[in-house]
Amino acid sequence: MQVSVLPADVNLANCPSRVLLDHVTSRWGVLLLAVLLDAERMRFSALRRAVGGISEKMLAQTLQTLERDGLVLREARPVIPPHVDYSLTPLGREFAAQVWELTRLVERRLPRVVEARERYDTRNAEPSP
Amino acid sequence: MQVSVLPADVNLANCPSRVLLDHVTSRWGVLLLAVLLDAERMRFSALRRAVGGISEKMLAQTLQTLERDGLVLREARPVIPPHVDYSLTPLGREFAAQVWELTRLVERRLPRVVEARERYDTRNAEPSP
DNA sequence: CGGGATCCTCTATGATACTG
DNA sequence: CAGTATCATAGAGGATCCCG
Repeated sequence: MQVSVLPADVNLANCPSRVLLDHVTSRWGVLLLAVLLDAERMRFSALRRAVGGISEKMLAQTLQTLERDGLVLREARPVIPPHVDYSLTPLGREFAAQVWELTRLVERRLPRVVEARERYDTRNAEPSP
Repeated sequence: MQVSVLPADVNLANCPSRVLLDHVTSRWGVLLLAVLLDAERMRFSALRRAVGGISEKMLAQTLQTLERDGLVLREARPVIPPHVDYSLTPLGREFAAQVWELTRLVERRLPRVVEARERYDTRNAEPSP
């Protein structure tokens, strides 16, 4: 997550907006936002089960990134064993909703994309030897 | 227990929807869709200049991925030197528009995110030794 | 239970050179 | 001009162990 200040890197790919976009569209960011949008609040291990396949490291790391960006609220209750709740901030809900719209479009159009891929693969198939 | 709103195959990070989502939100995919949404049609080298900082390899690779998904139309005119035009398909325009909406939200809320980061970093600053 | 610290693997991306 | 092929590398992500 490096923010370059080099003049040579003045391109669209490394601007601050792009970094934030990467956070909310990252492999696990998308899924965490979706789960939290639906669930209001959830504990660490519940999130892990809900997302499925995410490692503890990536869950902690992604949650920290989203918390730092102000999209996720972390509430730790000082009890033993620890109890930590995660939820979306109002700002986070805005992003989650927008990402969710994109996700829905993806699902809605997936059949057409699959067809397109089949046509592409057929057209570009290796000529029979 | 499954989260109700989420279709079953969205819970996995490697489901087909997720692959398509990765394509349209990839580092260069977002930028190419944005540029093509604005330009209608563009040549390979024009795209390279418009995006800025992308290597030939990644440009070719990303364009091929989007073409295979049916989002980008590639038209090669058999002349010398080669002349190839890229444009969005109607399907591609749907995705580009949706991704663009997300990009606009990111830019609109970036100041708040930056503030949130500063608050986070201040709060979590190392205590003076 | 909710992480941190380490180590390690693999993938995305870049640099460079070549070609029809 | 519009790519392809090859090699190299940073960093994302996973596995494992540990701790309050």
